[in-house]
Amino acid sequence: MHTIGEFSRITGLSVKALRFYHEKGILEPCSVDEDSGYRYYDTRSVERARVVARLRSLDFTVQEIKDLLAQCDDESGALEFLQRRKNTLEADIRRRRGIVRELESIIASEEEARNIMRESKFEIEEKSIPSMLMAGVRMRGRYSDCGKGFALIGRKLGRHIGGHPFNLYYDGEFREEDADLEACVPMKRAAEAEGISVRELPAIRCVALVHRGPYDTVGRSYERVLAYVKEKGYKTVLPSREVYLKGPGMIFRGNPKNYLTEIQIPIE
Amino acid sequence: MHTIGEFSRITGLSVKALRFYHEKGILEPCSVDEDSGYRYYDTRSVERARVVARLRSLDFTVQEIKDLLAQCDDESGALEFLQRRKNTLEADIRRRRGIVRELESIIASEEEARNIMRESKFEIEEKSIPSMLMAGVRMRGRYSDCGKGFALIGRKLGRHIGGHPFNLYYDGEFREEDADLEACVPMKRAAEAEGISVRELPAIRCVALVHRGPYDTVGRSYERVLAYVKEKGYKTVLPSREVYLKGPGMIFRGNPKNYLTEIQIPIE
DNA sequence: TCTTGACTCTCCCCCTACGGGAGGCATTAT
DNA sequence: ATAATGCCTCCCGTAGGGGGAGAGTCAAGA
Repeated sequence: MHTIGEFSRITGLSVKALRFYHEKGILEPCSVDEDSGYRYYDTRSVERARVVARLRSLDFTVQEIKDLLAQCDDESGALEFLQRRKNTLEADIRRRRGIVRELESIIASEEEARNIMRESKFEIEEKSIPSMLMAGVRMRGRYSDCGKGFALIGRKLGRHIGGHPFNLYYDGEFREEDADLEACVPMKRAAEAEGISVRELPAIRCVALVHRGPYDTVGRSYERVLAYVKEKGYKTVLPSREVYLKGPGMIFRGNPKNYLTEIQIPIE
Repeated sequence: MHTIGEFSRITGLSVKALRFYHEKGILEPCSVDEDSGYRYYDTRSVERARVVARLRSLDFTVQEIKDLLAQCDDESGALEFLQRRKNTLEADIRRRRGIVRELESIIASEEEARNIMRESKFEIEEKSIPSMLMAGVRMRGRYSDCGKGFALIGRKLGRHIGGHPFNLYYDGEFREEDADLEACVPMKRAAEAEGISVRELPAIRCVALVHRGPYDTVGRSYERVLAYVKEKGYKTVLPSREVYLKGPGMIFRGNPKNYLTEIQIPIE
């Protein structure tokens, strides 16, 4: 016969936990003094306490332990309980892994934006863009409508996205109202979805400039790029591209002053 | 200005949750009617609500969200919060994966025991045991002392165990008191630890019998095996082996009537 | 026998992130 | 005027105990 304190030291379970297990009926003392209310534990209870502690360490709930102990007295009978516990744990792990992946992608994109900020000189440059696999939703309307296209791609092909979203502009000049544009996203793998064109976008040579600030000031950067193109005497090719290196984040809308948009005007 | 119900429908957060977030100070209505206590939400609050919902879906606690919103207004500032969250999630996943692995090993060993029960005919057979890598603790004493040896191996090399524990008996005859025995466990990989001998155990040809029941009745099965050996005129070789196919489980002690022990008497 | 110190008892509040419900006003539609 | 919603606050519940208050108990020393 041990008092609760002794039994606690023997089993490694806290006194509070022992009282709690008594209340829940999964680990009863062998006798309780009627006058004092003192709990007394038998040495034989140590075995059961070990089992309870073990099951708790395997993350069984107290209710599960109760059910399990009521029905089983060896592992063979508890097999399906163990299996169920394993399944719920695995579901839990999958959920958390999904969150971790989201966090990783947020962190990675943020760090990439920092790199761009540090490395980009925000000056006009000529460069080559390799061909890439992309998914696009072509539409007519105003610039702000492209969000719907990105949303559609995200919903249908979100798993395969592999890069910054961008727009293709098929109009020769800027149109506020009835622009012919395509909301696009680079893809890691080919996939199909209704209303979305998945295809290889050809490589180009282009004049590019990273614009920093809100979208409605992007016109100024276009002027600079077009002036450069004219000065150099290049001939431009459609469609032109606008890559959203950093826009509203996945959590915060962020400060538009820090948005980064790369204008790419293809040349022959 | 929206009432709480409208705002709930807009944001997808429950009315209860909105009141809770108000109380916790992470999402305050833009005005509260002094008389009626009605909360009124601005359209601008939708953005903040979206952020809160997003952070909750990433499993941030309300307190973390509060700290995060107090310090950051874009993802760049929140990077270390995200990183911390990711780290705790990963620790969580590791813990659960450890539990899943434990459960898997319990389930696997239990299913294996079932297979043995189903397939073994509990008759004497002659068979070959291939060589195996093992860890052993040699000792003198009584049979029941071998538990200490298994415990030591489990503590030091638990990760590398790959099979049923067994004993090697170096005495020609049965000794209750001062037996020369070695508590052994098959190993998946070589490893070292003080007081443990890790080595390759040679292959043998042996006469074997699976004994079912508590250890203290194992003598009867020995009699049968030795009678068989004598009848066949085999010459035995030391050490003999006793493999604990099923003993006290990792959770329950189990019913000794179902314990399975294989006696292996090596022959020349 | 008395005291003292170490234990133990029950009871209550605390934690998360809300959900459920009771009882009581406010607003709006008929 | 009345009924139907909608909203308010307040209270209780969750899982597994931790922390502590106030009171009773046990064993040993003086």
